[in-house]
Amino acid sequence: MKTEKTTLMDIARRAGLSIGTVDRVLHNRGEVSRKSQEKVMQAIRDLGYEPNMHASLLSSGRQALIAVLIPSPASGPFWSLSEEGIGRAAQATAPLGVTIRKVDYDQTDLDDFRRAARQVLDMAPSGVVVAPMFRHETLGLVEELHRREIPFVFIDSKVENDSYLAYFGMPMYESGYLCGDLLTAGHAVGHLLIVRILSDRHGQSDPTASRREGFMDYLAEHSPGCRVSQVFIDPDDPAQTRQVLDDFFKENPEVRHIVMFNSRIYLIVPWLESNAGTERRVVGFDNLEANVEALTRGTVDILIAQHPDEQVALAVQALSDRAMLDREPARKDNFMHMDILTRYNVKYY
Amino acid sequence: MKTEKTTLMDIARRAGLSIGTVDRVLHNRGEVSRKSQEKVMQAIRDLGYEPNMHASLLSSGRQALIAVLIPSPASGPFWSLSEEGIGRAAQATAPLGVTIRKVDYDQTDLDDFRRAARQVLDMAPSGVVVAPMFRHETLGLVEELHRREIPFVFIDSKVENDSYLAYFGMPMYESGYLCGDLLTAGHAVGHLLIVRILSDRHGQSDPTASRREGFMDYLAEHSPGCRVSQVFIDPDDPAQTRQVLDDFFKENPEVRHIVMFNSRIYLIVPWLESNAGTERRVVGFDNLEANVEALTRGTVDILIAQHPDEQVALAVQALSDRAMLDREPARKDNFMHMDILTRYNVKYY
DNA sequence: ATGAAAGCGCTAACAA
DNA sequence: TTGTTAGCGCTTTCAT
Repeated sequence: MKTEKTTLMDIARRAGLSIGTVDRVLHNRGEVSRKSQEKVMQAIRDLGYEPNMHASLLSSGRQALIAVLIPSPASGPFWSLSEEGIGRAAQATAPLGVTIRKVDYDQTDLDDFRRAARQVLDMAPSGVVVAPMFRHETLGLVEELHRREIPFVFIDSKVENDSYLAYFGMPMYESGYLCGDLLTAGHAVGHLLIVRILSDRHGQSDPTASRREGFMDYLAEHSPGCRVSQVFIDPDDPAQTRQVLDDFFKENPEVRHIVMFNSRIYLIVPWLESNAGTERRVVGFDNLEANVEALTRGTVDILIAQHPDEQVALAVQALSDRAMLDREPARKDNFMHMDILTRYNVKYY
Repeated sequence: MKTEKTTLMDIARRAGLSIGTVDRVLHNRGEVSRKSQEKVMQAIRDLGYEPNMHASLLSSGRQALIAVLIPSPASGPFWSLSEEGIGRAAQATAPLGVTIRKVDYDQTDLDDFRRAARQVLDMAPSGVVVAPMFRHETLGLVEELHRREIPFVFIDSKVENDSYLAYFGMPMYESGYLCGDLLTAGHAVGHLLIVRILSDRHGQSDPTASRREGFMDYLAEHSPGCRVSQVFIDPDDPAQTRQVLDDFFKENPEVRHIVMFNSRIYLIVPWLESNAGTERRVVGFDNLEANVEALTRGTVDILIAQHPDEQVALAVQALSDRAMLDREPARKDNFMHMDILTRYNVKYY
């Protein structure tokens, strides 16, 4: 239909005004009479104007700085998976004029999070990606961001605050429900074991709580008589882990189904492998390298994973679109799909 | 480090030349003396020049036309899934100055493919996405594209020609192997049924052949004694389908495991639902709407899927990057991951 | 072989 | 309230 792109000039001519005025109404920064406003709007409608982003960006020299606030890879292997996503996002948005700066914190250290949050605020970014670990402090941060009109995006999980631009993460309750189905393979199970880590018991916020809930609900509905045992292991003490599992299975040798709701199923892999010979079904979460290795060897049967790298990438993209092109994300809450990994499809993940 | 972006002007000054010359060496289009060439290269290295894509694109007015050659949604529901991907890709690349034109063909009609291929060539695109159905004709097309130096990307499957820019698709053999594991759930199975469609038998090229091979190999390794039956149904004749299945299950009431290797598992869903009451395990491929509905109702247990929309989107992106930014794709062969869908995770797919 | 200069479409500062 | 104009960094044509 339209052969040549219509420009500001075309609109100005048709409206009988200058491009200055046209620009003013396009960015509605006032100083325009009601009448001119109308005329311009009409012309725009008539000609089907589409702004040229290259001209706009070149002229304005707009730049954006996006801060990514996530736990450091050192404080747990899960977050190292996001590194790649940050890299990809950086590459994709850099030519547009977007700089990405990662600020990480020790996910077990509240003070360190405070420091990181302050650092983020100090750099006055045009957008922030947050992976919340500490509920209260995160709330404080995002309220401040809201006050400063800096848009922010949650990944992985979110806190109770509605001013976020978008959220990308796994639906936790549902992932637990799915996990129930995969662990039992749809059959009734008499007795199963949930392995948890010690800090869960020490009152720290437990991000997997609603996942566990989904799991229990699945059991209640599909395997009502099932007995559920729990043991607590210390992630920093392999000997304790071994002992706890030894004790449990001496008492309950009939248990064949084992599950963990955090990303650390690899912690029990040494025990499983030195006590092989029993047919077991083991399900865990997240594609950490150690988990994937256990999956490949057949020690773990299924991993339920998401793409942490995709999450950051999408989050950054959303902020970049907002900052550079004034585009709002299509959806606020983006539940990423849950991927089921077995030894046979993990290779291409 | 670098505070202000360095521009052509900076380079020109440092090299003691004009920006005209600098531009000439940047795009190595000759007409530059050896000596100037060196000086410019040196200056570029010294200053760490990064071209400004906005200025470049604005000035050159570069446009790209990308043709997407895929089977029409009408000739089978699978391809309607890609529509959305085309839409997304269009939206993402349009602001860059990229136009996407879909050219579809009846996947059962060789002449129609020929027509479509000619149409694509006639529009002299800057890049082509091809989903090959007819091996020989596709080869002809891509050889011509190669001759005309038009880059092309394969999706879904590829033909024997090495000049493609990239490929995005599912690893077929592996998907069959995975399917074996999911159907048997790791247990030995005595007798199972493969449902195929009639045209498979009529010598048409069968894109699922290597998937079937992967499946059979899984069985050979993990369930060696298993008896495998096949029936052939006519996709256009529900009565025939019903009859064939009735006959088979009258003869073999003990069969509990059913699989189809193409995307049409929905064809046998009516029969399954009117013959419910038996505990069965049913596995199929691809997230067609009808398949997903059957999955949700529990008639089908598992679907192995890919994201056809993602495939086109990535393919278009690769061509757009190439045409507009002279960027080569990171990898030539991109095997997409195989997604395992159950009723519990399909909702977020 | 090299330089000069006119845009590309838009933004923003300044004049009127 | 409106119009004019000088760039933004690069491409491309035309002189030299």
